[in-house]
Amino acid sequence: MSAGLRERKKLKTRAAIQKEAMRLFLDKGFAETTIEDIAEAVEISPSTFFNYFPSKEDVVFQDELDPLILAAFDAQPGDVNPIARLRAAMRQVFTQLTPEQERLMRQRTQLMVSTPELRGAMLSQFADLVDQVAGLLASRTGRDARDFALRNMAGAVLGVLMTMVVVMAQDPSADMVHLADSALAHLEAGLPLDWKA
Amino acid sequence: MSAGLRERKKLKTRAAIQKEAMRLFLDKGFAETTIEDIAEAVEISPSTFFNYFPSKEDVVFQDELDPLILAAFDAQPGDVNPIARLRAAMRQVFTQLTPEQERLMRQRTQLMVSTPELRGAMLSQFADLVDQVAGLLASRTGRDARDFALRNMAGAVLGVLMTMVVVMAQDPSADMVHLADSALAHLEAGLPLDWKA
DNA sequence: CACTAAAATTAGAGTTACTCTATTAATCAT
DNA sequence: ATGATTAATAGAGTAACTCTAATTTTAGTG
Repeated sequence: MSAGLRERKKLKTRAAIQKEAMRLFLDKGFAETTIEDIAEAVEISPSTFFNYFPSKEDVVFQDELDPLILAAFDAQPGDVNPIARLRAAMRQVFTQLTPEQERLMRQRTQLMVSTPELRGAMLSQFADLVDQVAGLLASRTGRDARDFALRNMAGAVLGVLMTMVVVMAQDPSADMVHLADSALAHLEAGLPLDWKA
Repeated sequence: MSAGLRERKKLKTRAAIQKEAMRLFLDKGFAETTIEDIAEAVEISPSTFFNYFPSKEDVVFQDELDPLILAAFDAQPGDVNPIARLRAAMRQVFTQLTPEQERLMRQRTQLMVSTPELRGAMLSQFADLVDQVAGLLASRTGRDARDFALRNMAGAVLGVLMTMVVVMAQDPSADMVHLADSALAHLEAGLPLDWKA
């Protein structure tokens, strides 16, 4: 038994909320969609919504990609340069996305970038990511996770990746794998201003 | 006549709101301070508060530093590396602050770092600053502001500055000016892992 | 199957940040 | 002084939460 009925129902409800909410956000806009709208669409009470997500923003942000990338990063072999390692990890994860996952990801980034309230939340999440990336870098290099150089490097990496997300949101036809790869390569090369993407 | 009575009164009211609000935020906490509390302390109506600041967060964030940094950035001489130039601009502005300005900035930093709601807003502010810097740089070098290398570099700068804030959150006694300078210096040096801040 | 413990759902009331509109009061130019 | 701007305010409304207390649904046990 893959976890009781309760757990399965909860997962289904959670997924339904996320799906209907995204549909409404993209359709009517984030601010114009109320919790009541979402609750009605999912056929739950507004109270229940807050049992699953602490805030409206969290519906957009909770995704499963970050853990995947972090895991892939950790699984890379050898003493490779951290940036190169991250590059490999991202390539691995992105090329394995289902069309459905990729579509959802594009929708999310588009929403985040075009909605001020979400932009703030995205940047907040950034703090956590820096921690996680720095933590992984630390365990690999045998350093303290609070090491200044490590954290700073993690920050720069996430900075260029976030910028890439913004670029992607403005040009949905762009190849994300290639963009991410280019961004990290450029960073690795020391950010020269004369650079051919 | 340095602008009529009206203007002077407005400036005074604005300053009073900011002062009383900061006092209350530091005293009781950001979330625990209501608009009504602030209005009462300044002896204005809650409606008036929103005539001066569009949101509670803006009271903390509206400062005059960004224009100064941009101007200093623009005034830097020669063909210096953009990161070095930004670094110089920030250092120049920060070291020329009046004691009053510096105290306020420290209070702000402390608040931002200890208040989750404000962190997101602060990072947004950084993003805007870097965006502006990238734009300025673009017009200087005759490049498109959407130039890949330019944007990527702006992203890296944003990333290390935001990381600095995270570091500060864990060590509130740290010197923010020095941390920002170190972060940019490290980035400029190509993010070597063996680096002594 | 019946019964109970645990957990999920819900209703409802309350708080607060904000918005909008309309009214009153203060300042300015003449 | 007076009429025109502009600022301050009251008041009503919305929506995102929060908290509490009930009610329903599922799980486990005899």
